[in-house]
Amino acid sequence: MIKNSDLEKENFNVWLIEDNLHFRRTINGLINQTPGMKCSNAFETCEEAISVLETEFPPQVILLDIGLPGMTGIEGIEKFKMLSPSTHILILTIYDDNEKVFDALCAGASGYLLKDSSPDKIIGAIEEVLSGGAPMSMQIAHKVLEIFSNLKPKKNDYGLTDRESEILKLMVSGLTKQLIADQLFLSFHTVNTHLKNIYVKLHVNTKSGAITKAFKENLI
Amino acid sequence: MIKNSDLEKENFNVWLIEDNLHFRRTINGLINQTPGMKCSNAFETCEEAISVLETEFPPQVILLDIGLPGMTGIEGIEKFKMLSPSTHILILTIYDDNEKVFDALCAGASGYLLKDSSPDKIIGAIEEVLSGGAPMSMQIAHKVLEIFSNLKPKKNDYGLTDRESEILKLMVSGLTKQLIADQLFLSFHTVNTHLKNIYVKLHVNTKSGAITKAFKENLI
DNA sequence: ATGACAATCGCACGTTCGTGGTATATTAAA
DNA sequence: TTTAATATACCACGAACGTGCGATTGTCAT
Repeated sequence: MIKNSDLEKENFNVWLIEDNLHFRRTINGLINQTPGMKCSNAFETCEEAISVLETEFPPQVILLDIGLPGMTGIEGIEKFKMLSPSTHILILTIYDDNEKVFDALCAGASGYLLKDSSPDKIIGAIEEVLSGGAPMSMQIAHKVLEIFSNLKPKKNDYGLTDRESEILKLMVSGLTKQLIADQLFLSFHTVNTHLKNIYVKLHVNTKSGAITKAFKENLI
Repeated sequence: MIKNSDLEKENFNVWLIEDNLHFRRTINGLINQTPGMKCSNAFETCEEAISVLETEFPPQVILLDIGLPGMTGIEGIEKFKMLSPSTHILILTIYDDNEKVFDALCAGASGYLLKDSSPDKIIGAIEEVLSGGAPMSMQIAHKVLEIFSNLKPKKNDYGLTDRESEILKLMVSGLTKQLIADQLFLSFHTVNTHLKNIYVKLHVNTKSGAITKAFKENLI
């Protein structure tokens, strides 16, 4: 292996995965024009990149599109992260919908840029990611916070009493009516009554339904 | 009300809540030196700001510290967002632990800066937030993505088959064994057998247990 | 071709659950 | 003081569940 020769030292290596030929060439050129950076590989699909990853050293950064033929970028992130956890993956795509953003970041992307970003921004983002940051386009950062604020849903209030909430928790934790009764030093019948009331308030009619609702609406 | 007089037009109004006198004066001066911005109020506590909010127009932006006497900044965010949903809240604090960041962003903050940010960064962040962005210090953005990638826990693999996962989903959605059978055009007995196998694989022995596990471990 | 696995189907028995009632004591609000 | 809400307790019956035993079929890799 004479891969990392003198010529390459201090050069950060970037791979590019992008199915659009024109865009691929543009970015490729952009990176190679930047001192200290090198785009050693540019692929059309994740599959190609993965096969090369078996024989070559992984790059510091992968610039990754999402809308790709075959394996999507999202799926790709997971593969790359498994094969080379230290490689930073920077999404560069046109998609700005919540789901794609959410999935990409959950999968382990280190940044998310939209394709309308200026060349400066793109190079700046690569540098930022290399120094431990998490570059995002303005709209994406905004979406991320939006996702966050929806994450903690305003506890839907079904008017459960304290006792009922307490029993719901124990129910979620997997206890039977009898065991809940034992735990709270109550009669089985009392727990039974509480459960009936909980079901009415949550509009369900099974333990399972109550548990599902408890999780979906953060009642736990 | 002659509040928004000619003098103020095109001036964005910023409030500052910060208990450290020195820092408060510094930031106050910084904002007022910036053309197009005005820091009309600087408070030591959220409580003071809230009381003033009852008589004055809310600002476009509130620069908010977290470590405050009395009501914490996190609690403050919720109050402010209730009283004036359109006001952007920009956290400016020394705290960079996951919990504070998570809570602040969940509560509806529009950005999160650390106090070691340069004056330029702070002013730039205010501008960014006003134009719909979500400014974050580099470390914070990184933490945010970190939180994201922990959000979707690596699907613990209990070796459920496709059929079993499918049935688990229906179970979570609240169906009884018989209804699951109907849905999938299977015999009741088949579903029963699948459930038995699911229970073994998930190490549970009730529907409720399976559902709880499905939620907690993201098997859905 | 043998074995491992997945998916399908069957029965029986005991346990737990869901639901229809009823009832009492305490507390807080009207 | 009456009313409403909460927490407590009891019973009975049918429905649903959990589990122990089977079984047949197809697929796929060794």
